[in-house]
Amino acid sequence: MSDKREKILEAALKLFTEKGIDSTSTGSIAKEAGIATGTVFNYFSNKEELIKECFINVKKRLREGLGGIESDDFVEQTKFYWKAAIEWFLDHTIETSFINMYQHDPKVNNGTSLSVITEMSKLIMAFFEQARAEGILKDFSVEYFCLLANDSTILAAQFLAENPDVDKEKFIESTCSFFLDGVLNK
Amino acid sequence: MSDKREKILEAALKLFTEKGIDSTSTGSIAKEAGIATGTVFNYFSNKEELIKECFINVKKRLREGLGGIESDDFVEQTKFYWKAAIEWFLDHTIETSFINMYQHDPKVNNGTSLSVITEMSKLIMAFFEQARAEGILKDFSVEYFCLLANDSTILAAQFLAENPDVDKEKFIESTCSFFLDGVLNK
DNA sequence: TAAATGATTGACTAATCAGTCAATATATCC
DNA sequence: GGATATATTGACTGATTAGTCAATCATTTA
Repeated sequence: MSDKREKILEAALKLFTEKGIDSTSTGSIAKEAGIATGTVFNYFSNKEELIKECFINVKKRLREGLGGIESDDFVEQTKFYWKAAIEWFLDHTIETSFINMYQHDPKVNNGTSLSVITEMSKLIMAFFEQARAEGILKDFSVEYFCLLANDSTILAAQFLAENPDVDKEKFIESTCSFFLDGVLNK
Repeated sequence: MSDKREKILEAALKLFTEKGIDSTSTGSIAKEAGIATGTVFNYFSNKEELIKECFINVKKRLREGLGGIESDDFVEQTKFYWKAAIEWFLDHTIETSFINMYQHDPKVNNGTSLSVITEMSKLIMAFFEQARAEGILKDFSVEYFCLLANDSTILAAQFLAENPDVDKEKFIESTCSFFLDGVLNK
């Protein structure tokens, strides 16, 4: 019954990344989802909310895709996260493209999106925080390290997607090493 | 006479970053520039071309802001570029925001933007290429290093803008060190 | 000064948009 | 099976859009 909500979100995600958020009409979303225009507004009170819910939905799936903590060792765990993130981005190019778009949209109310972003970031941030407390990490803003890790993995995934001849496993390992060499103490 | 073209580009840049590219009407751009709607189409054949020219204009200014080569030493020159880039991003938040928006817009024809991007990238890329040939850099994709440098400096500038209490000079130096520690051989 | 060329204007058009709502279809309950 | 409740529909509205064009204004030339 209410898989219509999912259908709408799926259709919206697809069209948003194809045509841009503003240029995607609610009518075209309804058509793509195989329902009537009005039905969209039964599930979402307006277009803005639909966009926001779409983002929240994608972020939730990303968090699930990253998995939990698998190792006590900071370096090992970072390598694990690094690989999981890049592979999720590669396997979910539409979602990744939408995340990029949404986060760079000036109309986005940061207050609404932060609650979801930080829910994920909190885990990663605590992970980095602990490493710094143990003296493993350079004495620097943990928040910046998180942002850098996030940006670098998305960049690496984009690079891999555009250069399919590159050895994926080696590339992931190398980019992770660059990051670790940069942030590890000594 | 033809400073009208500049006025239009300036008005467009401002409104694009405030409201988003698609949500900015050509009428509002004309109003902001203090001219009539029709005049916009005397200088640009359509909205798409106006957007493209806006991006080309901003990219040109960024390249000019970075300056030339000041030192033979790779580390010194990287530090110089790093600082110049971050300071340009900080001093040109609107331009930076627009670059981010434009580059993540799915409707953008990458073929058109690449000619401008690579014109700048060529210089930087040759700079990295030489360093790798000299054995200073890790043996890895120079293109990735360029992209990483670009992303990292934008990220650092965004972080500085959002955290005004941070010591700017120290922060710039540190982030550059993270990058150098990551990419330098040994 | 008068004619010619070019720049500027803004009302206008045809198309598209988000969101509404009365009518219709489907599901639930007794 | 009949009655009530809920979900879905799509034609419709008022607002907005990119782009046009005949008329006006400014500048240059002869």
